[in-house]
Amino acid sequence: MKRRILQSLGEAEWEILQAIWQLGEATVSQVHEHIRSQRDVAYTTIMTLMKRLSEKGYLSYTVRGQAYVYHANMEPDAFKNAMVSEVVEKIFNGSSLALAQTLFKQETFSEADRAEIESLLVQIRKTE
Amino acid sequence: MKRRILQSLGEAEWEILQAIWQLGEATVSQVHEHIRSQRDVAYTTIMTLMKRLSEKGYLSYTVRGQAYVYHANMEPDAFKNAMVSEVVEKIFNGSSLALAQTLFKQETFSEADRAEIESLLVQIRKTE
DNA sequence: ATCTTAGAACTACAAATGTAGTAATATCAT
DNA sequence: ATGATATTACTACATTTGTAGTTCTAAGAT
Repeated sequence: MKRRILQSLGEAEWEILQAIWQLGEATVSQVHEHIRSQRDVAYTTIMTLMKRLSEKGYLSYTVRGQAYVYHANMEPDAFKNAMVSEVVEKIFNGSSLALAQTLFKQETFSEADRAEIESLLVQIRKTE
Repeated sequence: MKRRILQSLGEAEWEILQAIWQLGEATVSQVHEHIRSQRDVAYTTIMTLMKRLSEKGYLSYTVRGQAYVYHANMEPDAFKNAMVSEVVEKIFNGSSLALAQTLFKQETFSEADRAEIESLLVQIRKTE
């Protein structure tokens, strides 16, 4: 059973990855502070999770003084692309059209959003 | 830590749910056969997973003769909607436009797909 | 030089998930 | 009725994830 991104990161791990993207780079302390503004969690919990994330290859760190400064190995966009691809594969049987249909039928879009999407479609047509 | 659909189902559990949607309704045997055409897995493994899925409320069963006939409690579409909503929330910070943008920049669409999406956009405009 | 302290390392444990063996039970054939 | 067969029930165990306590170590303070 090959695991992929969608399931290789738990909720709490994902929370940390997002925090680091927001902070640019961060120590355990900083991530702890950041997340504690949302919910209560122990310092060592964050430390364990960050260690695991670096073992899994999602984070790297450089030593600064006594502390480790962590940074993400993947840009948010690359990550989101991978996520979307996986959702298309896993949930929509490889059909990106099916995802688009579900998205448009369900989610609400403002007039501005709609215009934005149309212009994207036009661009796509041009590049093809 | 509240778990949602995206993570409340493991890969193997999801595999079974899909099998049951495809088969309409199915016994453990049938699901086992179906999945074994893809990969090797023990009968009892499938049974355990199906039992767990019914405990979690994703499946129900009716007794037919000696065997249980399982059926899904949720339609595929409802499930996909929930998934997409979660991806929008969790990955794209609630912005369905952001997901649409990622989708269009990354995935390839045929001319027919593009036309399909445009007609959807037109429909959306009308209903708003 | 010693004390304090910040931070990492190590250890622990419960729940969820993937996997599957063994025991119990019920049905069917003879 | 009895044995074979099908199917569920029960049990087990490794891995992953979320959570956090305890120990070790090194840097800074006095």
